[in-house]
Amino acid sequence: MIAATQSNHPLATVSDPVPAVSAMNEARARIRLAGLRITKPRLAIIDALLRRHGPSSTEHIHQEMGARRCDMVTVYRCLAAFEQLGMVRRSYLHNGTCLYELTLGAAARHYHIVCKACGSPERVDYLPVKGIEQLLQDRGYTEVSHVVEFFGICPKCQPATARGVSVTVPADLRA
Amino acid sequence: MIAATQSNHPLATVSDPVPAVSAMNEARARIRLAGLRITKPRLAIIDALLRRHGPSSTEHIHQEMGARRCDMVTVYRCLAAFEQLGMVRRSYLHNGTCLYELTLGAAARHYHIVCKACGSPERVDYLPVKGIEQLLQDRGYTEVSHVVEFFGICPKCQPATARGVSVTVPADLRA
DNA sequence: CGGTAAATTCCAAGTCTTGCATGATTATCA
DNA sequence: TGATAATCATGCAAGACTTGGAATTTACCG
Ligand SMILES: [Mn+2]
Ligand SMILES: [Mn+2]
Ligand SMILES: [Zn+2]
Ligand SMILES: [Zn+2]
Repeated sequence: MIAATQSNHPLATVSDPVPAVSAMNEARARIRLAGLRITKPRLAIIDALLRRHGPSSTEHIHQEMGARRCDMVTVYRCLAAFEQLGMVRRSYLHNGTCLYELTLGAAARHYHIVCKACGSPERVDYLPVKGIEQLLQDRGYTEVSHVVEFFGICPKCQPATARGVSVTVPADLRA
Repeated sequence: MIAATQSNHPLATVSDPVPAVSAMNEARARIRLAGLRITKPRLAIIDALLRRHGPSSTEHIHQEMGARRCDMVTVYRCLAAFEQLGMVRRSYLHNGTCLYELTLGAAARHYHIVCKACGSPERVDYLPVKGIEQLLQDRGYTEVSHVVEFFGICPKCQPATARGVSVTVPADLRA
């Protein structure tokens, strides 16, 4: 999609449970297992994702790479490769751009609601799509996957005049 | 998103139940009701969507407009306006580009599975997301909406060697 | 039939994707 | 282990898709 542009969304990110160094080892193992190569950009990208703790834009990942920064094209291609390996999942912003999130460890599958105003993602635990993919395979489809995404205006972004009392966001939900 | 490019997906489209002329009247009514203006490009775009009977790319819509063709930018903006009015809904291809589909009449909400290879969309009747939006509103979100999209390789696009017998696509499912 | 606000057009910038040549990583073998 | 070759990954450049702004045109209301 894609080119939903000119949108520098400030992305709020919250804490993440993954141990860190073991996550890195798992990532390396998965890459090797798929017959892919361990390269400096790939390690740097995974490292950046680990440090960012949550859905991140390519722009932010690129910045987080610091001195180990590589070409943007490489970021896109690595993320696409990681997605195929199931190491990364993406959320879609309302304008079509994407955020990328590591899915290492035994993290439960979950979805997100993304604010249409500020772009910040919040976790949504909701697993209703199971079984549908099997149904589609019965229809003759292969390599079936799916995307579920919620959009809305988050409490912080709502005009203060609209509702006197703003609902506080449950902080125990990590994006 | 997106700029997933260089992909001229041949889009299979199937039959559509909407009466045609009444759909056009409903469209005009909805536009006026929203305080928007009835313009030649908007009518031509709706007409094109009606003739195409299903999820269509901006490229195809533009071509279908024939002599009444307008600037591509106008196509994008009209579709965005229609989407906000709830007259149009979009499907996302796996590469991030979009298909646009009219939602007039009492058409039931449904989703699509889009082939990652040829981009053809097929209808998926599946309504599990009800209630979740309400839950998110309770969290403090407003203007809540969602996207559900399935991806896969359709039977036609699978390497003939893989499976000797190819499953025929149920033709009674309109995209 | 004007007057006013909105929509369209043209232009340009930003984002994402793809092709091709170059460079790096891994497997193989001495 | 150390060198070589095959293969994959990266960077650069070109192209496609989408969005924003300013000026012009159009629709709608008296
Ligand atoms: Mn998450
Ligand atoms: Mn449909
Ligand atoms: Zn927000
Ligand atoms: Zn296909």
